[in-house]
Amino acid sequence: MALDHAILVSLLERPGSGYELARRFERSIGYFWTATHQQIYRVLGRMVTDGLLQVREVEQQGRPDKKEYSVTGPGRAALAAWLHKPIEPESLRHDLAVKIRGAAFDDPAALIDEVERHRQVHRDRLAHYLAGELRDFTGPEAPAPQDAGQELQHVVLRGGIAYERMTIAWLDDVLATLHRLDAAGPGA
Amino acid sequence: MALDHAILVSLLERPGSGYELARRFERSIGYFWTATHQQIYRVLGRMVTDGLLQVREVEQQGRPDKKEYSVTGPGRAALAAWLHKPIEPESLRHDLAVKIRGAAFDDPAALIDEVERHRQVHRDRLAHYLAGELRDFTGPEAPAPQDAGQELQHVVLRGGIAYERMTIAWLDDVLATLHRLDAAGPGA
DNA sequence: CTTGTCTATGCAACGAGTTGCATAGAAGGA
DNA sequence: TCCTTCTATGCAACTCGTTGCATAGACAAG
Repeated sequence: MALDHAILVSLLERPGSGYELARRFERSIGYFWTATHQQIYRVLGRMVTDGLLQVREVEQQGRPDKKEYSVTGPGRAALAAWLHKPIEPESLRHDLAVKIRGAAFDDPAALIDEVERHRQVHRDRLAHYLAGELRDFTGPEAPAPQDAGQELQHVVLRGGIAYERMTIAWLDDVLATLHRLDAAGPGA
Repeated sequence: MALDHAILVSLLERPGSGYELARRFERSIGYFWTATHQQIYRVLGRMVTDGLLQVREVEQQGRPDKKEYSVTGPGRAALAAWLHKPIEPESLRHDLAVKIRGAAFDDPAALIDEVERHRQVHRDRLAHYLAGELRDFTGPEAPAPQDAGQELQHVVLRGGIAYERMTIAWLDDVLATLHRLDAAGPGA
């Protein structure tokens, strides 16, 4: 149930509505977690029922009213309890790797376009992360590092950057391999 | 439904029982996909019903009999269809990153043990992958590269190795950050 | 001869996550 | 005026994945 905890962290960093959370999950939190708005709304409701969050109706001009969620004492305690409990190291689930091994039973060259498309997506993500790093952490306009939260957000972002760089390099390796197999002759 | 396709690829590489598949998913296939035996048995049953797989009862000595699954023509066709259909690039789901950002609202130093434990797991995985690479691909006993399947398995393994190396380096970065925050003073 | 371990298969219940659909206020453009 | 877009929330149905439990053959150790 890590979505609960991701929501707690995000709301501690800044209270917000379900809609705002959904947008954060497409951005900064999305570096390491994803969720659709439907899932977020459902979990928010359950967490309010469980007393981990509180809601406040906020009237807005120029747009529909919203419900602003924030973390309660018990919510904070639940997060702390989770932080102190060991978790299992992640296991990968990489569809593209399944495809690459599967290409042995089809035409490997047919995968080249797909792999190049994925590489482009990862290039875009890397550029997006680097722009965010410059804006929020390392650029001339960035605030001086003062609190732990900022340092920790930065180190997580560096993880996202490292992941994208590694992935791009690996996809280059994959492409080289596919081209080599293609040159060696289909069916060889 | 990528588990279906992972099973198709694994059974094309070598037919086997549900139990054997489960063990492969803890090993080589587990480099990029995971599944429990319960899930595997359920999916195997459905795939036989759908005509993608066929079963053969195999009597064994010294151990219980097993059901050996292999891929049918329609199964191969289903895999080919999936290979030619674009898939969405992966999104990360990294619990530990959630914890790291969450540490800002608790004691960052309390995370050090947890992060070190994860780093050790990734070191072990890396060692295991490197040993496998030496055994199957780059060592003196390894068979000479001849078919595409071998090359493709190798490039996927290189991806796993790159992922573990990147993760270990990032966790070192995380540890340095946590130690720095701890030295700067808790609550600072 | 009981206990434990490894091989081997499976059900039932639950929780997590996705997909499709539906509603509605506010703004801007055709 | 209608259409689209953005903000904002939510239900219903379904699939995917995990957890707990159960069974059973073969072997080895105590």
